[in-house]
Amino acid sequence: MAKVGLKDIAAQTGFSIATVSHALRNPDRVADATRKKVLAAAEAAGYTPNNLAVSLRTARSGNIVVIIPDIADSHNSNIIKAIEKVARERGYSVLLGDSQGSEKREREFARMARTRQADGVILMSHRLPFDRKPGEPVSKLPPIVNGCEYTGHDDLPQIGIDDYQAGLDATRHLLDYGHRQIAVITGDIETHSTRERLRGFNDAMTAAGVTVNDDHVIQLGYTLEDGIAGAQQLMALPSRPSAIFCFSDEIAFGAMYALREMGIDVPGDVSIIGCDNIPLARYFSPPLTTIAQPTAEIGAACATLLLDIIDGNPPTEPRVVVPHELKIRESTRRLDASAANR
Amino acid sequence: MAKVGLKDIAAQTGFSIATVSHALRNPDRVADATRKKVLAAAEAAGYTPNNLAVSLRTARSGNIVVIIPDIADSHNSNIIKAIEKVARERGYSVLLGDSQGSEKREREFARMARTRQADGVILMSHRLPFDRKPGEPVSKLPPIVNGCEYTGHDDLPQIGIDDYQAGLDATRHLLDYGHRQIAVITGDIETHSTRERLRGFNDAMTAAGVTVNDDHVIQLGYTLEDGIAGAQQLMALPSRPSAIFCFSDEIAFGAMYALREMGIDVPGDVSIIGCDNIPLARYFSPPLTTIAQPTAEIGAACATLLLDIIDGNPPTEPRVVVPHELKIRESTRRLDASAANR
DNA sequence: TTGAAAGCGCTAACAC
DNA sequence: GTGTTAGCGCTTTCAA
Repeated sequence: MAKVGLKDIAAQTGFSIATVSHALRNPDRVADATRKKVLAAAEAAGYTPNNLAVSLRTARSGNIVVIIPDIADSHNSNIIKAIEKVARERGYSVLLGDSQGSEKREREFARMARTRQADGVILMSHRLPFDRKPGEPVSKLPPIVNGCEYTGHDDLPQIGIDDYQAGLDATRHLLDYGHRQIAVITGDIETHSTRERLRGFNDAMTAAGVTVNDDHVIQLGYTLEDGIAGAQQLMALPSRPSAIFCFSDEIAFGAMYALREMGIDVPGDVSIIGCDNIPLARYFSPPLTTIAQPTAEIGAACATLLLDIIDGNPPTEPRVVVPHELKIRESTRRLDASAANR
Repeated sequence: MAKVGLKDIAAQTGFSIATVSHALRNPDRVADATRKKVLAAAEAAGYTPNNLAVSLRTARSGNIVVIIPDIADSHNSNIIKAIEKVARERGYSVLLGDSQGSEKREREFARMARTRQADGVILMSHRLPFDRKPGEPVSKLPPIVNGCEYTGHDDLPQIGIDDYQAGLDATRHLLDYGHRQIAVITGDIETHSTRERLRGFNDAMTAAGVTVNDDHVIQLGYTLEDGIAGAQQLMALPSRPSAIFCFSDEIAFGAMYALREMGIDVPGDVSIIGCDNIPLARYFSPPLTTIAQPTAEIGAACATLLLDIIDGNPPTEPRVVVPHELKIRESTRRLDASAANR
């Protein structure tokens, strides 16, 4: 790996560094013969530009960071995949920042945007990873797009489903099926999406004239383990729910596992609905009824928006709402008229 | 984001750029009072170094690329998580390269090491992502470590389980349980790991005096969909297997799904064993018997090795074998003496 | 059409 | 202990 630079191939061809640079970047600005000679020499010498130098000079790194709470969650990794695709098409690389929910790490990653290692950040978390002075305009911030979550900054571009409506839809499905004792296992209650879904849940229940049992609202995290814990807690209650709305598919998987371990049948005894529609949801046993989030669309929109901002084309409308969809599968069951306690 | 540089804070404090730089990096080389003044000014001005410039100057980017065939596979994402952790501890960031199996993209990502955007690469694929001249020593190559797979270059540092032994162990478990009609659904047969596991399978069968039915060796990919296709193919056979060794847990999940759809019970009618032990394996229904790979250890070893190489400490022994472990759960069943056709 | 020269922001000899 | 200086490898006016 003898590092060959512009200088070397300039020496070899007898042209100046400037001309070589032009031949490589602005082919039209040099004579045909020159370009050919330069290209041939560069090829032969195995020249690759030092992108660091290019970036320093052009003040563009060609990287974007995506800050994500957990890359091992397949909902997230599918979004990343979509981001990666769009970024690549537009000549950018993605720097992965798995924050594991730590604000400290989120901030560390966000710093890359300030230190010019990245041109912008896609934030899949609910808090801004740097301080924003009151009244500071978005344009002063590093290019940033907020995916799936909401930071409380209305002027930041934000992409996601309508979580309130999703909460409403999931709950209505359960209500439709005759359930009245409905529990929820929420995700991190600090997040806007969780709160919105919960609000949707409550509103749907109220609208149906059903009072929510306080014990039936379990606030934990988004993981499978949380689902296990939540389900155990719920089943230990004197008034067991007949249906559980889980705020992620992972939670739902955990709940179904726990229920199975306890000898409780899904959906025979308890119906389960998830949220996300991760790829495995339809292949689980039983196949999981869930609210589908269009991950490909979300990822693509995040990347497109961010790259547009970087290119100096901020969106006119900061908020992009992508459609969710109720996928009815086999983990929810219509209650018999006899069993329904209306 | 007025970009404040060393220059600015030098102007503010009245010191030279060099002194400011020293105060920030080599605190010992400047007077106490100076350092304090500089630090305060830097803090106040919100100074962040331009890492591009630092990298250009120091010829170290602080990034490593990890080239991975599919980030949405949780086996892989768990490895990434571990890599990320170690990298971060040692002051590196990880650039994610999801190649989706495309050699072209693998090469594009590997180029980052040449263009100095990254200091090294962790390769989770089975082919070298750049050309290596015959006889070219490893030291001439960009720092690279090969995880889980094998490129055919013996001198490249390589981390992974003993795939042959894993194939042997999985098959023996099935044999132990009285199965004789054992099928396999392999991963990508181009990969060394797949071939080794298959070799282990064949050897175990031969050693047990069982001849492998050619129709029982299905060569597909590592995905869940491949598992579905494989199981369908197998069950359409006149001589159905009583057990299937799937080369990934995803394949196993697919196979179990397909079997369930066909009304075939696992493990009642057919036993299934997977490979990887992804987090969901134990929570699936039925919980999946599988060969566990220590992803945390693999990821950590990959990162540690690579970073050591970058730091100029190449390993003495290129190959690191991490232990795998058979996890017996409920997807495999001991055949009754009556049912066993020995 | 080509080249000289001025930096991008920073580090690291080396001199003061 | 602090400042001067010379670049890292490249792009980009501007002049020839």
